[in-house]
Amino acid sequence: MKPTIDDIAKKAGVSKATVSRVLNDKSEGVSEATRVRIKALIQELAFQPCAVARGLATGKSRSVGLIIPDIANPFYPPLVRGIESALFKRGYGLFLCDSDKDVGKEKEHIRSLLEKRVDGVILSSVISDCDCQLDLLEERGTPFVLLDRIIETRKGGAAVYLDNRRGAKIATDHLIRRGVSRLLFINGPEDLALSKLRLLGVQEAWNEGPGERKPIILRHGDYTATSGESIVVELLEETRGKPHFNGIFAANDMMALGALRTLKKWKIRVPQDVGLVGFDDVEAAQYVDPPLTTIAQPTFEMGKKGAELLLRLMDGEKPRKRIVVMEPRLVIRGSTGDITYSIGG
Amino acid sequence: MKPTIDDIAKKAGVSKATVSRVLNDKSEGVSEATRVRIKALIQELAFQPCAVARGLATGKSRSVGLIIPDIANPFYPPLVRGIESALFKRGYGLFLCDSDKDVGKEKEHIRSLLEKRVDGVILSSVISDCDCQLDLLEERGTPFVLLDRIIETRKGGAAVYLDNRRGAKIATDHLIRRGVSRLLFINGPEDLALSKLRLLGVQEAWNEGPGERKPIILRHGDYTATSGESIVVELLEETRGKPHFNGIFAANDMMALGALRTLKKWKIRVPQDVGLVGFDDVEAAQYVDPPLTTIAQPTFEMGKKGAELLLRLMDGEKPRKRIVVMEPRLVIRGSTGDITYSIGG
DNA sequence: CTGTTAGCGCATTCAG
DNA sequence: CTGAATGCGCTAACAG
Repeated sequence: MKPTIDDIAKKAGVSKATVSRVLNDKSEGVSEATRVRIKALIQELAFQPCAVARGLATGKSRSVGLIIPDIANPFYPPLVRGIESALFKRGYGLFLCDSDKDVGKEKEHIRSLLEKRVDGVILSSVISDCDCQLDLLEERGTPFVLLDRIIETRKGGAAVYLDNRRGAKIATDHLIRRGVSRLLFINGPEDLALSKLRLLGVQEAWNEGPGERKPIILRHGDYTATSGESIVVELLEETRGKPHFNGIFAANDMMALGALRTLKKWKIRVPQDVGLVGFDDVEAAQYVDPPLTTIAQPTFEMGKKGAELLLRLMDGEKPRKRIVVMEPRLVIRGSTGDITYSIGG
Repeated sequence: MKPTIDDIAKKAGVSKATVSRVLNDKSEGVSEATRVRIKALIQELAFQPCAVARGLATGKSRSVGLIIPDIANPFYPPLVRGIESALFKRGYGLFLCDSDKDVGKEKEHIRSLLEKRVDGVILSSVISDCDCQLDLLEERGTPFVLLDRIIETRKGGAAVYLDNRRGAKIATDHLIRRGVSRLLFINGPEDLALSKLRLLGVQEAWNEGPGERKPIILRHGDYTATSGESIVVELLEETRGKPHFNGIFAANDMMALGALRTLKKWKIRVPQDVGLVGFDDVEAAQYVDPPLTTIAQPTFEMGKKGAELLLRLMDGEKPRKRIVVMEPRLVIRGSTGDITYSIGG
């Protein structure tokens, strides 16, 4: 077996308390001479303090849990990266939990993380009103940060999310500027708080912008390319292939890509016949034809900020800004082309 | 604070040894009556055994570490998902470590995981001869599985990887069948064992196939789209925009997408002028224009198999099959079209 | 500056 | 079938 703190203490001819002191870099309480001697011994024997024993003694595990709905969704990897890098810098480990978009699994994961005595949790919940999950965390007194989720009912909750309403508004404004007068808005699941905010943004732009426009055609997808496809197919079939819209805004890129694929299949030109805007700016967006105009989220930054906020909370700080709102950015590409549609056409 | 095993024991009027027994489902040693009583109490008080204390007592942390070069690389998410799901089923936690393609960080991560006393490690190393990292693990006696990496020098190492040679051969065979006579092979970094195997596969196909072919043009990229771009740009500039190749095989999809983008920019038609095959089958591959023909890897399965192999090792088994080789699959899409090129053209 | 003494919360002997 | 005792490896008072 590997050496323990006792081995070091014996070899150095001191008590383990002293070794513990140099291990934890306690500035006072150890003479320079013994400190050096002990450090050398630690080096020599390649001694690694057991984090488990440490955790039991201190009540801190120096690890945090992250729960996300689906790591295979291209939105999350940069987020995870941001989190991991911030945590790693501070010496924290990251437990990754994939809830598979299943509230039940999500709860199980929280339970399991609590058992593991993580010092904090970052949660990107599947549903918006994740109250019962949060209750578990609060009972334990485990700090947590909500990521990419609006915190509605909680009083003092911490969260990092994008200004989704503004993102939706920017996207819609852009389409309006391009002359889109009949908009298909493919929103996310209806019950998500996020979806409601985006709808507000779309409506705001649509009602306030200059010019004349038909009522918005609103549909709900589930963030998969397939759902984007089937929504557009259904609409096109209803009108025998002649689209009753000349602009589409999809709540994420995957649905936009699905829509794009369908449009091409039906020989509807993008952007000439229909302008298309997505949301997220996933990697694929720049490689499709035409490249997809989209609303970029600073995902890496969001992850980083979320982790930093959590670190603060775990340090016992009471940061005044417990809600961090990130700004969306419009990335204009070919799918809204240089074309301006005839207004009211 | 949360209840401990002592609280349960006292309330139940038994010793904590008994509680421990029902906690661990020891079949013998507890009467059905007390067992039921204790279980009820556990439920009632929402008692969760502390995994940290458990770990210290048993020497097992019920967690494993995963080290990958870059979670933002679309190749990894499905892999991680496969790993996580297999581990979760067995009640293991997963520490995610992103080495950022940096050998130094990779070693740090291993050290840190060892401190955390993980029961096992899954490593997708940045470099091929990761001997010193593995030494650390072997010293500790921590089981590990190499993922997507060939294990060359180790005697009894465990690993899961794709038959890369075969994948490269299949891709090249396909291009040959399409009539490609002058091949540009954009390989990965030259020093990777993986790259060597792929080169072997390409050469095998190229030399053994029917018909006549020019020597392979070999270049090395770093798996980024940008590197794919610049390699093709350089080649095209050399020959004033007239490509001296009519087929490209890239060692991953990102480089293939970079190549595709460049070809389009130079008005070279895919697949009519140049056929293009990638590797990995990332999500974007099916959405680009033309959709990318590519070699699919069963990444989710690889992750799953890797985790299962590790679980076996951690259980103390000595599985005879410590090397799992997965089969590549050719996915034919538009980038190698229905076109057959004129041979020797 | 340093050693001694207690736990942290649980599993695991060994007696009873 | 059950309880008391011991230790996992380390930190944290408290003495000296």
